[in-house]
Formats: sequence, C-alpha cells, structure tokens
Amino acid sequence: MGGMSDVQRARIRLQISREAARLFWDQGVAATSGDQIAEAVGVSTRTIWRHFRNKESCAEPVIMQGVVTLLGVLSAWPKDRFLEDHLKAELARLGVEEPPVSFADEMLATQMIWLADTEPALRASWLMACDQTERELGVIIGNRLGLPPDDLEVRQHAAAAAAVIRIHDEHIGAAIVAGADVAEYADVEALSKRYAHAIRTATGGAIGDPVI
Amino acid sequence: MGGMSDVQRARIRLQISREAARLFWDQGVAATSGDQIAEAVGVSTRTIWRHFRNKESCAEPVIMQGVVTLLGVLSAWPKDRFLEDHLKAELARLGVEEPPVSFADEMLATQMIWLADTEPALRASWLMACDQTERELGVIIGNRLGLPPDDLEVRQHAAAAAAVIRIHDEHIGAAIVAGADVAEYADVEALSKRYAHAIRTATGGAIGDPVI
DNA sequence: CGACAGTATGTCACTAAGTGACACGTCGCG
DNA sequence: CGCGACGTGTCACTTAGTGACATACTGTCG
Repeated sequence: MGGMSDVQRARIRLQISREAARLFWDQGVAATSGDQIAEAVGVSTRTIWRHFRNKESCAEPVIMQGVVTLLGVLSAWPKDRFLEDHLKAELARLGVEEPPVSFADEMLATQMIWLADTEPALRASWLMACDQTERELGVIIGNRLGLPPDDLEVRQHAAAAAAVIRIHDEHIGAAIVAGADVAEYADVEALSKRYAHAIRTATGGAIGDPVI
Repeated sequence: MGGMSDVQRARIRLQISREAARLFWDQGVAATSGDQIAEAVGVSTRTIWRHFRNKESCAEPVIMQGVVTLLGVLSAWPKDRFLEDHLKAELARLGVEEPPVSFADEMLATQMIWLADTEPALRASWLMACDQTERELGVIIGNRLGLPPDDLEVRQHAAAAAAVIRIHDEHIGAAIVAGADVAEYADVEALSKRYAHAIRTATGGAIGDPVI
C-alpha cells in the first residue's frame, strides 16, 4: 500500500523546483518550457505535470524554503518566552548546527522572490506561498491565543504577521540581489529584533509577549 | 494618436470580466473555456487574450470592484480626521448617492472571492488583486506619514492593512454566500468601526489617528 | 526466491490556452 | 475623399496540461 512517501514526494518536487528556478533565473519564465525543465531534471515532461499543476508553481518548493526556517522556529516558540528572545536563541542555534536549508537553496529562493516583483506569473506563486505561510501562522497564533485557527481575530493577526514577514523577505532579497553583502543580514541579534518588532506591531501587540 | 482610452479599455475588460465571473460561478473555472467567455460577451476569442493575460485573470476586474470602494474612500481621507469618522461619513454618503459599483457587481465579486478559497487558480487572481490594493495603500499611507511609498515601514503598514482588509472581505463574503442576510453588513457605523479597528491594530496604531 | 499487487513513470494522442501575422472595418483628420 | 492609426476577426501555430495505457520498480506474502 502507501505509494510514494511524503518525504520522497517532497524530494522530487524540490529537485524539479531547483532546476526550474535555475532556468527561470537564467532565461526568464516565459522562455523556459516544460520540456526544458524535464530534460534538466532527467525525467519525462509528463512527470513534471504530475507533480505540479502548472509551470510557475514549479518554483514554489524553492520559494517555500525561503520561509520554512522562520516558520519552523515559530512553531517551536514556547508560550512563556518573548518572541525576540526565542528568535535570537533559535537562529543562533541554527547558525551553529546543520542549517535546515542549504545556502544554494536560500539563494535560489531569494532570486525567485526578486523575480516575482516583475514576473506576474511568479508573483502569483510567491503570493500563494505566502498564503500557505499565513495558514500555518494561523495555527501557531491560534494555539498561542487559545483560539481556533479560523477565528476572525486569529486570522487577522496571522494575515498581518505573514504580510510583514513577506515585506521583510522581499526587502532583504532585493538588497542581496542588488549586491548587498549577505553577511549584513547575518547579525542574529538585529534580525531577531526586527522580525519580532514587525510582528508585534502588525498584531497590535497581541503576538510577541509571553502568554500566561 | 493615443489608441483606446483607458476608460474604454476598462469598460470592455469589465464587460468580459462579468461574463467570465458568471460562468466561473455557474460551472467552475476549469469547465469554462476561453471560447465560451468570448461567445457570452459577443467578441472573438482572440480579443479575450488581447485584454487578459490568462483565463483566471478575467475575474480580476470584477474582484477589484469589491475593494475599489474602500480604496476610493481611503484615498480621500483628510489628514486631520479619525479613520472611523471618515469611514462612517463617506460610507453613509455613498449609501445615499449613486453607489460607485452596482449591487450585481458586488455580488459577483463576493462570489469570486468565495470561489477563490477553493479554486487555486482564482486564489492567485484574488491575491494579485490584493497585492494591487497593497500598492495603492502604500501610496496613501506614505502620503499620510510623509514618507515615500517604498519606505520599509510604509510597506509594512500597507501590507498589514491590506491583509486585514482581505481577511474581512473573505469573512464577510463567506457569510453572505452561506446565506447570511446582506442587510447585516449594511450597518455603516459598526462596519466603519470594525475596519478602522482592524487597520489601527494591524499598523500598531500608526494609521488611524489624525496626523499633525 | 518467486509470484503478486500497487504505484510511479514513460509514451503518445489529444484538448485547450495563448501568440503571431495579416486582412478588414472604423474613426478622426486634413 | 484619402490617409493613417488602431481595434478586431480569422487562421495557423506553439505549448501548457490531461487521459489512457503499457511498463518498470518496489515491497509483501507465501
């Protein structure tokens, strides 16, 4: 029974996504055909469409990698801690241990997010990825506030928080693509403070402090 | 010189959008072909693709109508007024005067927004429409704070505000489609307060009060 | 080890989305 | 009237995406 395991499925999707993103970046989305992606990955074109509903969404897994770290950190946020403290500790820990996503993938994600600013097809994918982020944030925030994830207030906080995270990602991504030093964004302390402040502001202070 | 005027172009786009939205609602997006939309409007299929980059985006003008009222009201928000007061006055005025968008269009927009919850193709269009809203909000907020629209703080406020407006629209839309009385949302006073509160919260209090 | 079941993939024919090129009708202008 | 500009229709064409079927792979049970 069982078919392909989720992790296996995720791996092939990521593999396809990497090649697609590389091609999108090198020659543009419109100029990249499904056949080309398939050839680059080494599978048949049909397989591409089995794993992705359309060409643009081939970029989604790579784009997702760009936010998956932060989302993972937020999932593990204990109720009795300040957001900035938790972020700082976790991001520092990730810097020492094996990072969950490779630097090359982060770079690809950054490039895709930057491309999304001008390529409308990719923008839709990017927004869909952020939409997914928002739903997951809804669960986290709902949990923290002791409310169901589909509660109106929870959804508002989640949407606002996801929105400012997106703006940050776009902002940093644009700077990096423009040639800014990547190290500039390696200051865990400052980064944590900025994210925490943005989320706290966007939720009117509802998310950020310990909850009793 | 000059070609088709913008208003003319907008009119044909809206016309196409109405028929497309009706068909999407009646038989689903996938089951609706470009040829069908063209026939319903009474133009050639080629003309459809001249005005829209793809099938799903045919719904965008109608979807946009759903937020255009609020956006117009916000554009005219004087610096020395509280948001709730301005909203209340303007929405009440619009109720008396000729409304900027017909009730039928509002209903179509509501249906499309509801459909977007399950149809991924439409969701992308809906998110793109919200993205547009966000950009316009950026101009309004930047103006209000005396900052350029691409300032990071302005963008964060605009994104968060656009996000909570979207959540509200989805929430109200879902209720109406589910059969709630439309009149329930005709209470201008309550509606103004809710929008104002949501925006004020999402911007950490930065947007909502008069600015000196 | 070997037969079997389930499923992911390849192949191929097919539908439909979307584009390019060109001809035609219309409208404003001298 | 003649001219130029532009929106639209027609048609051929490319390519995204699906359905159907054959095949190869993978794990399980005897």
